[in-house]
Amino acid sequence: MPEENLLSLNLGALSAAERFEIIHDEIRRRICFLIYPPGSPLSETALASEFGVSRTPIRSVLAQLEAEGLIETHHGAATRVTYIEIQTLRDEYELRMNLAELAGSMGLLPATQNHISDLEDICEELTKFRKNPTSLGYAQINLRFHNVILGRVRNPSLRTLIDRMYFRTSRLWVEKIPHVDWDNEITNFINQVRLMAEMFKTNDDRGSGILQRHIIYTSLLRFVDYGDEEEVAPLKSSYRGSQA
Amino acid sequence: MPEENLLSLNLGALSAAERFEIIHDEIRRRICFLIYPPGSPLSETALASEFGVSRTPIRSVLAQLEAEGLIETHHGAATRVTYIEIQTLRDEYELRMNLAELAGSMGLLPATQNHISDLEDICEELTKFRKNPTSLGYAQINLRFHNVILGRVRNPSLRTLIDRMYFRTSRLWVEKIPHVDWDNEITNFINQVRLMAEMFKTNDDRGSGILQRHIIYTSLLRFVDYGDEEEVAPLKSSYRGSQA
DNA sequence: AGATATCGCGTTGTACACAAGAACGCCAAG
DNA sequence: CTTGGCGTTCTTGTGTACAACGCGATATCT
Repeated sequence: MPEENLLSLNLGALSAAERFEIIHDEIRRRICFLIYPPGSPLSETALASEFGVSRTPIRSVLAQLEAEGLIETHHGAATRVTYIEIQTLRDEYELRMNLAELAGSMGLLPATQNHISDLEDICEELTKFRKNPTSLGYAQINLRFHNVILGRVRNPSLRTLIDRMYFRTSRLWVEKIPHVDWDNEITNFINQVRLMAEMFKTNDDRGSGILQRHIIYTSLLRFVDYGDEEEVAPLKSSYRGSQA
Repeated sequence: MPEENLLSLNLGALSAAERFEIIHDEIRRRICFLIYPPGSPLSETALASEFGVSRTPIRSVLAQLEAEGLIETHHGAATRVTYIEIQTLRDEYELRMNLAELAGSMGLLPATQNHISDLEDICEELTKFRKNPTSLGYAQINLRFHNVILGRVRNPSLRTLIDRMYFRTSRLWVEKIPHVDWDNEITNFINQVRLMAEMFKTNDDRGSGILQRHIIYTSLLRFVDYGDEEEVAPLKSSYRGSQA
């Protein structure tokens, strides 16, 4: 259990901000990976005792997560992980797609060897992953890919926005994964990652952005194909790049 | 003093979330209008007694404002309103410009008569304002204009992002205003608002977005013309609209 | 039996006392 | 006079008890 590690780490003379970040990221991770699925209750006292702190810092973390739209608190009633309506989901995916393209258009940080080998690692892991695919494992790989992309976004504020939006929506398709054709899914993803690596090598920023836009679109399609709603109008492409 | 009103309102049986929003918006307003200029200290106990609550809800508001990038807290040292470096400022303006254009491209809510008369009100106020211009008054009118534009952004998440980014940067040019040629400034702004009203009437969403992008660019120019840094490279236009 | 009121329990929000930490002033040494 | 160390005093972070509130079970009335 990773909780024990966290507990001991927290006691180990960390600053308040570091503790906050660790607890925040851990709870966010659990929400993202559906360890806390939508609608499940979060007890402040339980989290407090688990992380070895009082309710106060936990409450501060939960307030932040509420501001990020991941949980909802009601006085007297339990704090719960948020659901999201299909319309909101489409809106947020549309925005994520446009932000991805925008990030490419505004210019990326130069691709380093680290970035490229990270992508190759992901490809390799995906290949091994094919033999024993799980929802959680796939979500973890997806997060790794997201972080690699995120690391190249030049504009700091945009980087934060893209990260926030990722966590607002990413947790939702994880529960759709059981209905997905694994072989097809993994093959597509590998191809996309390989293409992204090529674009990294050639520093094609706008191309990377447009590809990332398409990858997010692919993610959205899971809801269209297998989702609760059968009919989803294709999102119009808001921007068409026309510069060199 | 508006503080007295707030105090009595707070006691008046409001829910926790409402109190939070009132206090948050009030402190944010003071930061935005330079009542709390960058670098000035914020005392939790002072704010607590002013709003008639304990430190706990104040701390929750300040944590939110810190997440929004408006203040900085350090253990032991005073909480202070953040400064912003010129490079960060340029990055955030560039992002704001692109988000404005994006909002138009993604489609606006239909313009109502309310929107248009709001803009006409702003024009009228600007005309009267010409006789006795003040930094605070101009900042207030600018905020009103921002809110009118914001009200037409269709995508809820994008609306929130644009609002956040506005408050991150808007407070900074207010202190530059004393060096501005008022007559020229107001004339330009009136023309821009009138043109925006025309675009509202004809429901030219993309046009509105591009105009808003230009308005933000105009705001950025204040730093270039009168700012600390004499040389600022013109921001490249990331997107060029090419659709109908 | 069904519906409704009421009480108990658990939860979140608030207030306050205390701990941890940093800035400022003071004092002494060089 | 300058400078370095130190302590006071203020700040923010934490823990804890209590208040406000919602939900569910239970009992009672129709």
